[in-house]
Amino acid sequence: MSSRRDLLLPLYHVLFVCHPVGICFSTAHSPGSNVPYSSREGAAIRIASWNVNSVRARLPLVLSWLELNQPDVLLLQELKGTDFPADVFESVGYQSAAVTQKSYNGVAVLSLHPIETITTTLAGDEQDSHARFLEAIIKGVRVVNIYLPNGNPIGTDKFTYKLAWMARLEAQMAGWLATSIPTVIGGDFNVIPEDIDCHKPASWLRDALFQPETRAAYRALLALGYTDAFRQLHPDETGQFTFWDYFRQSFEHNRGIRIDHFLLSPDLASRLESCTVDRTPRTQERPSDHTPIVIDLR
DNA sequence: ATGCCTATTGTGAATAGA
Repeated sequence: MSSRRDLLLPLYHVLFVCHPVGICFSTAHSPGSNVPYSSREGAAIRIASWNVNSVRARLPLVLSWLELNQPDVLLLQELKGTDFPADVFESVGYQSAAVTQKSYNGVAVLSLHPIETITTTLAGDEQDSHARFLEAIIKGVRVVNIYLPNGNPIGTDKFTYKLAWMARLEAQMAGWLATSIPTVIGGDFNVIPEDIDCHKPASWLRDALFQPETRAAYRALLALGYTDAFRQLHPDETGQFTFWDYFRQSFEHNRGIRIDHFLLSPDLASRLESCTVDRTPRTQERPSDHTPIVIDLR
């Protein structure tokens, strides 16, 4: 059987130019070219999230991962540049929306299905120009992609910004629960929720991702009524990380942290079938320091 | 291990990441 990857290789260098500080939309010409697995018919939907640490540097890995896993929706974080290769994703059946900025941040949503509505800013701070938020409606589900601020080092305005961003997110998430639209928030939360979500808690004690305020703010999101998809299905499992430092052979020793999450509104939590971390891309050449997390909803 | 790598910008070395 012929490989679609062979067709794609010549396209790797092609980049779609977006507005410098803007938003980029595209519609796939042939949305049926990637046919979802027959086991995922009807209302079933597979959503994945992956901090790629530069979409340009990771394009080959993302394309091969898409071909193998065929998610209905893929959320990308840390695009790291104004150019977004929408045409390349279009050529493999994914329409997209991206919010980008120079050098840093950047989030995008790829979808096999129509992306119905879009919001690109998190309410609560008109001065905030970071490209960290993207809200879409896909197949009747509100799909929110976030790249939550890192916040290091603690004791600086970066940490203040992180906590303020989390408070704004909490307000937004409370509002979504008051609507009739099932909602999933996925992405790089930059939060280590509990001790079991890192290899060695002691080594993260002074880190913004593990501060008591950070963890309390994350628990406040759950207290609204949202469910951490991974923990719902794997309440006591250790060693399931989504990020490993590039240095000190962190991945080889599985010294990582679980910071990429999916939070589900109650109506989606009851539809959750699986939530897995796919470590394969982290084993490949020139990987991101994060690896994808995938949920299947009935 | 307070940056051991990686990436962007831009063509040096600084900044950011987590």
